[in-house]
Order: sequence, then structure tokens, then C-alpha cells
Amino acid sequence: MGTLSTAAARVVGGRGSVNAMELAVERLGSSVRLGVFPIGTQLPPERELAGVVGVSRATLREAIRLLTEQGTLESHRGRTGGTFVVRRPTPPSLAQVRHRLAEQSTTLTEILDQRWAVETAVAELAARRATRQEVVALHALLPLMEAAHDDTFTYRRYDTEFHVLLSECGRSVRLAELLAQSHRELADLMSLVPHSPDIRRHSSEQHRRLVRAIENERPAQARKVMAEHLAATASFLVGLLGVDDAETAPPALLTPGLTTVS
Amino acid sequence: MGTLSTAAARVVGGRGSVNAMELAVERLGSSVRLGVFPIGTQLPPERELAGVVGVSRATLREAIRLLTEQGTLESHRGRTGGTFVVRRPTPPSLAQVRHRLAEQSTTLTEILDQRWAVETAVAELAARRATRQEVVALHALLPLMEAAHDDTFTYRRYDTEFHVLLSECGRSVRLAELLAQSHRELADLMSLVPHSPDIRRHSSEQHRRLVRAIENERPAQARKVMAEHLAATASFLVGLLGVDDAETAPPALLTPGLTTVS
DNA sequence: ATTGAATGGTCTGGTCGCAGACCTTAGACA
DNA sequence: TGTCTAAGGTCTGCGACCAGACCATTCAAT
Repeated sequence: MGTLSTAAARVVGGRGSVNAMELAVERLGSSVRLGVFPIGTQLPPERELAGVVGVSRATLREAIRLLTEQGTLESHRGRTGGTFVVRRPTPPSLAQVRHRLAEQSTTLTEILDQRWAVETAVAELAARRATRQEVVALHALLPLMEAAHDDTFTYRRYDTEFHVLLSECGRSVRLAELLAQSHRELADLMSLVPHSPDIRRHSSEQHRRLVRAIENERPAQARKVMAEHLAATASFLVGLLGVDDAETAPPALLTPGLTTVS
Repeated sequence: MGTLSTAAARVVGGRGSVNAMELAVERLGSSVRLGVFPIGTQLPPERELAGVVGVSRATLREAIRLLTEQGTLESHRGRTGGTFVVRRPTPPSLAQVRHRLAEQSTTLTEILDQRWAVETAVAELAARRATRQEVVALHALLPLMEAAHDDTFTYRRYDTEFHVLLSECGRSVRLAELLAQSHRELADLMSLVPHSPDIRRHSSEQHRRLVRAIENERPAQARKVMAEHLAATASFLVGLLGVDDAETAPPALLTPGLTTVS
């Protein structure tokens, strides 16, 4: 018979998974870049870390080896040994980022659309489901962020932490994972965006409003604030990279019919 | 050092992928159940199908073998040979569905939350981005669905097609894939829900309103209608399965701090 | 009848990743 | 000073999956 319709291919289809090795490098690398593991800190023991990252120890070690060659990590043996963060990897150039996107056959709008869908949903859910304890945790983060308005890296680190914490409030493992994925993917890009303290002040104000909406249990408001918050970042990034797609994408010429066509 | 904070683990973490074989069985099986391949039709040639499903031909064949033993598929050799759909697999019992959910360590609310996040976003994007041509395609589906109010299976098939088509209008590959995933996951469950023609009439009315919102380019309206549409289904399913989680889930006792804790 | 082509069926070799046992190092601690 | 222990470092074997070549079957077309 012939080929599948668009809709059919979507239901049947799926793309193969990527290298476990590259995945581990990516996960570890962006964790360091995002400040999950600040400079000088020790990573969890390999046996444990492998479990968290979701690969075997052998594969994890391969990833660590690569990052060590790159100068990011360093391992020591012995009783007080371990793997340590030596320095943050130098952020890739704009061209490199573009290349990476093309390589993974994805686009900036793909990433931003997914992020928008997930984060606004998470905000709404958080407003419905957050416990008092969690609101307190979110609140506690606000002054820290505001104290870091002059420090790009620290600010970004708290920002990620804020959003991840928020996602936990949403009580959806899947959405939380998708959110973390977005932040990993945007890690490099964000470091390329020029951020003034002014912009960060504005961003912090939105965080504050977000927390307020959540503690007052106003889901619609939370979504709205989050959407604005994301729009700000998104327009920066689009301005930087340009909308490389949207034109590139074919007009989609849909083949109606779930069934096979001749 | 110690263990990772919740937030840190979320950023670093990830779960290993599943069997390619089971994945293929799952994909093919739900495609048949969802009517992508109606009874009597021929599947695409193995070499092609393997590419679509995203596994090697060997693995695909293994999946086909399993579905053949099950009586769902049948293969013939020769010039006019191929693999054919013999019958739909009998839908699993409630207990089996429950077991499957537990096995994959997921819950009904996880699935529904993700679906809600994705589908409402897709509806909004579709209202912003759909072409006239696509609106026509959506429109064309409405009378077909309405003609099938008395036929559970056919109705469900068009319903899935409608939602998938809608997701294509959103111009986001990722969201479209996530949406298809939701429909696959819900395929079994939906067949367990008692559907009266009345309910389907109501559902069709919502579809109509959705199309109207999209062709009038009213994103907020589209989102609203979609949310209602999903809520109806969701409450049925929750009523059927019960909210097995929400209580099960621990109070999440968040460890604040992205950094490692002792 | 013969041939060609489209399909499923089989086999081989190779790579990747995993599990788990084991070795080595070096410092804490008694 | 010796021993214990928590880490990294090594090795082996196995299973899953894949890519691709090749075989076997059937029937349409000539």
C-alpha cells in the first residue's frame, strides 16, 4: 500500500531515542551550567549519580571522562575522593547553538512553544495545589533572587530553582520533567542574552506576582503572569536567534484521513 | 556527599527509555485500537513501517509476531502479500488497566494533567496559526463524527483524528507528539467508559464550537472550550478508576536548594 | 509459461549499554 | 601504626537493537 497520512503517522510514529552517552553529557553539563552543582562542589558518587541521571555507571563514567577532558570536572580517588566541578564550561557561541538546534532537528519556536505550554499549565496547577509549606519555600527564594540582580549567573541559578520548585507544586511528575527539559535546552541560549539588572528587577517583580497569585489560589491570574513572564524571555531569544523556522516549516499540506491512503 | 535536593534531581535526572519492542507493540496496538488501521486493512510494508515507528525492522517484526500470536494481525507473503489487521484486540479489563498504570509507575491524574496542559495549549496555538485550508479539513470532519454518534468505535476514531489534526494546526511537533502520546495512553481507558449517544452529541457540539473559535481566531475561547471538553472526559475517567493517587503521592516535602545537601 | 517485482522471512556481524564483580587508592579513625 | 572504608578505576559477559545483505514466496504483467 501507500504511505501514511499525517495524522496516522503521528499516532503510529515516534523518534528513536538518543545516545545514552550524549544524554548524560547533556544532563551533567547543563546542570553545571545552571548552577545545580556550583564550582568547587562534589558530585554525588558515581554509583548514585548514575541512578539519578538514568544511565549505567559505565556510561556515566564515559560522560564524566569527556567533561574532565574539557576541563569542567576533575576526579580524585581515595577515601575523600570524588568528582568535583572545576569550572563552568564556556558557553557556546551563537553559531554553535544554531548548529546544535539544527543537528537535533528542532527549532527555537519548538522549544519555546513547549515551554509556554508546560509552564503556564504548571503555574495554573500550582495555584490550585500548592501547600502552605511550598508557598513558604517559594517565598524564601524571592529575596535571594533580588539580592542577585547584579550577578547574572547566580540570578539564573535561582531563577531555574524557582521554576523547578514551582513545577513541583503542580504535582505532575511529567510536567515537571518537561519543564526541566526546557530549562536544560535553554541553558546555553540564556547565557547569550544580554541581561541588565533592570530586566532582572522586572523579572523578579513577576516572580513576586506569581507567588502572590499562587498563595491566593488564583489559577487564572497565575497563568496570566507566567505567560507574560515567558513572553519577555521569549522575545529576547527570538530577537537574538531570529525566527529561523515558521517560514522554513512547510504549509503542512494535511492529508485528511487517519487511514492509509494509496 | 549526600543526596540531591528535589529540584536538583529534577534538573539532572531522567528516566531510562523503555524496551524498543514493547514500544513498538504499544504503538501498533493502540493504532489498531484507535482505528488508524481499520479491520481488514493492510499495514505499510515492514521496511517502511519500521521507519515510521522508529525501530529496526527486526524489532518491528518481533512486535508483529506478538500481535499475530494474539490474533490481531496476519501476514501473507508474495507479490500481494503484507500484514493485515484481522481484528481489534479485546480491550483489557479495568484491573488490567490499573495494573498497567502501576507497572509504568504512572497514574491517571498524571496522564490527564499532561493531556490538559498539551491540548489546551494546542487549541490556543491552533486558533492563532491554523490556515484556512486546515480549518476546512477540521470542518470536514464534523459531519462524519456526527454521523457516527451511534457507533462507539467509529466515533472514537474520528475523535482522535480530530484532535491530532488540531495539533498539526498548532505547528508544534513536540506538542503534537505529546498529544498523540496521551491519546495512545487513554486508548484502552476510553473503551471502558460507557458512552451514550447523548454524550457524543454533547462532545460533537464542543468540537463545533472549537472549530468556530479557531476559524474566528479566538485563542482564549478555543482554550476555554477545549478545557471544558477535556473536563467532561476526565471526570468520566476519574469516576471510573477513582483518584488512585493524590492521596498516594507523598506531601512532597520539598528540600529547598538546588545545591547538594549533606 | 516466463519473468519481474513486491512483499514477508532469515541470517550475520556489529555496536551500545547494562549489570555486577572486582581492584586500587588514600585518608579517617581507632 | 594499622585497619577500615568510601570513593574512583577496571574488567567481563550478556542482551537488546540495529543495519544490511540475502532468501523464499506469490502473483501480476507480459
